Amino acid sequence: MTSDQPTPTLQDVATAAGVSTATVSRCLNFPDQVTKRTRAKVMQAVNALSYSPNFGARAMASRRTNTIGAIIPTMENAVFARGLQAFQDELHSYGFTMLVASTSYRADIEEEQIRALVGRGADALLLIGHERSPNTYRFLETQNVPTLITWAFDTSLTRPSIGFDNRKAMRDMALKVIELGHRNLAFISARTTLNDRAKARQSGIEDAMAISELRASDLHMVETVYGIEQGATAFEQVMKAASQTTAVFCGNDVLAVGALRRAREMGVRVPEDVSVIGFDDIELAEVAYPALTTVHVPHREMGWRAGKALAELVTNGTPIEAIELDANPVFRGTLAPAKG
Amino acid sequence: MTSDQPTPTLQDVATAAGVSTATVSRCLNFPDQVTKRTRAKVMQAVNALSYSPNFGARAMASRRTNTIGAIIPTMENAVFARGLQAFQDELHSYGFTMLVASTSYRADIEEEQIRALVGRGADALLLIGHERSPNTYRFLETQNVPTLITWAFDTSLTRPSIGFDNRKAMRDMALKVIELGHRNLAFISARTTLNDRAKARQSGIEDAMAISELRASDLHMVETVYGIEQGATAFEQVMKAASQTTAVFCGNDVLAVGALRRAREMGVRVPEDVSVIGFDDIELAEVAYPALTTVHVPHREMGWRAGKALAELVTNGTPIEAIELDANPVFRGTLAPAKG
DNA sequence: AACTCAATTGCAAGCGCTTACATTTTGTGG
DNA sequence: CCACAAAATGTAAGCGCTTGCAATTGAGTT
Repeated sequence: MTSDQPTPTLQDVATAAGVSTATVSRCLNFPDQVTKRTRAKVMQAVNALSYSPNFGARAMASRRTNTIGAIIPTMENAVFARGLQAFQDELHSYGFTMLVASTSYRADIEEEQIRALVGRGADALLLIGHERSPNTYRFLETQNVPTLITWAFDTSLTRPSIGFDNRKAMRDMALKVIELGHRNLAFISARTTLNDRAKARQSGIEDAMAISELRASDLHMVETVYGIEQGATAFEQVMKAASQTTAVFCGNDVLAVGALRRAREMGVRVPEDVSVIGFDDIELAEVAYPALTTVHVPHREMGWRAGKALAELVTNGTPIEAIELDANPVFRGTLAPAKG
Repeated sequence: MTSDQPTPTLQDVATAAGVSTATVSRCLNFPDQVTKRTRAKVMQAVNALSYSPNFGARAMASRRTNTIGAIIPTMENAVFARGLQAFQDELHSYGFTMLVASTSYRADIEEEQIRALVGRGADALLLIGHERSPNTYRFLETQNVPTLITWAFDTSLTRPSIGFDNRKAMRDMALKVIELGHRNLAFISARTTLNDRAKARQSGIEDAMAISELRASDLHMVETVYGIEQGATAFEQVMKAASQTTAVFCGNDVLAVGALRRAREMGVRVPEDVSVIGFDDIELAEVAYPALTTVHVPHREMGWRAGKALAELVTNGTPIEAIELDANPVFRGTLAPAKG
């Protein structure tokens, strides 16, 4: 499989074209610093050899990688996909390459991935959410890799973010739900350890309850890991442990879709008996039946703005400006006034 | 933002620990070639400096990157996500890192991404489907980067694949559909240019028609780009242009879900009036209403087997063994006997 | 034809790391 | 306590590329 002809190097091209390596390098990187004639010769050699520059060497010599890393919790569901695609497209238009890594929502893996991407020379990093170990932040500091946080927005922290206020968004949604007469609320949450978004969403519901003179402590919480099946199980738990519940909030659409499914299986009618509310507004939400009431997240805008900010930071040193975007409730079929 | 203390190098660690760079290198790569005492000293220096090795330099010096690239058409939908996650997990267990890039189903971008990943030193590549320009294959050849094809299976080609036979899978599905009395069939296909999967799926339906003594040329084809909305539009076109259609095959679940939605909007009942069939069996399929009849693809197994094969090829030189997996019809709510 | 001066090109020094090979240290048995 | 092999460490030569600086080239002038 592995033949022995070594892959061609700059040197090979130079020899083939009868010029120095410097000229080839310039021809590739700054074409107009080179005569038309030389350029032709060099390009011909490049093609003849199918030469492709060695990225590591280039990065090392030039101390620039034109690479920006993105570390997301998961690739499994489309949650981050749309935003990431927009991020990548924007970066691409600036001539940057995106490197993605996923962490399965685990802090240790995240740290490992951060190191991996930094070691690979990422000029900057895109991270999801603010909360992580001080150690990780210290590392980023000493390596002095600029980072941008997304999927959250919090100016009280030093690190810039381009995202939305999870707490406020969920509060707004919860207020609407309470307005519809719901008093017995439950919340199926994703794991909250080192996940500020999950915590913020919970706080949002509690805020709304407090405002509406309900006792925040009455919120029936179930914490579970990510997944449709887990959402289903959690829903069943909720209905068993707190059968008077009329509105089930879910930390994200995936859990909500699971809840929906189990409701159907259990003969619980949505939204007649119980309302179900998601968060994220991914494709799943629209396709589910009944279509899911959820909090719409501006995936694409978040993605491209983040891409733009990072690209400009790296190329021109333009400091990142924190941007708060809106995340608004979208009302679809799974929400109805409380019965009775 | 960018402070001026340069990031620490191997040399810095060596100095701090009072040893040579060679020792630090060995300590990091082959810990047991080094005294416990030295190791302690070095590790302490490493931590104190938050040192992280420069990947490019390492790759260049050792001619190994421990990186395997995967190039997929899109990250937007979960189509490739699950398989990719499994691929990544498997690679990770072998100590490899995965690099992903997406092409938006465009051949030119694919070629660009292949070059990018190869330039980054990917030890091997995972590609989707067999069909691509000879030029691309030539490049892979001269760079001598081993590649594995997935999401397809075809032993008639030289390049090894671990996947399933799209044509056969779709044929089996179509036979069942025809068996249920459907005679007027339509196919909403993804773009077929440089997409052997799409073509194979079409051929599969045609095979089934031929077997069942229908005229393959009667299959009403609509070709469109990827997306729920596009699926919806295509469905409408089909119903207008060939209103007697009773079964609409879709090239993938995303299109099918779009078709489903438009059917509802148009007042066409699924499956009473028209049956809808997808392909891929991604989460969307299960969540859709009615749940989608589709061809189940063994995402996870394909992913981990590919990961294993590539990892073993790179580490031990074990040649890749082509593996054909099964992709079977899954019958859910959107398929019913033809009416009348 | 001699002379500027700017545009091209070549030279060579690294970038941060690994790894043969050489050297030193350590541990062992006599 | 010494000789000697084995283990640990150090030395230094690159890996393939970029880039500051010097040398060369070739117009354009006088």
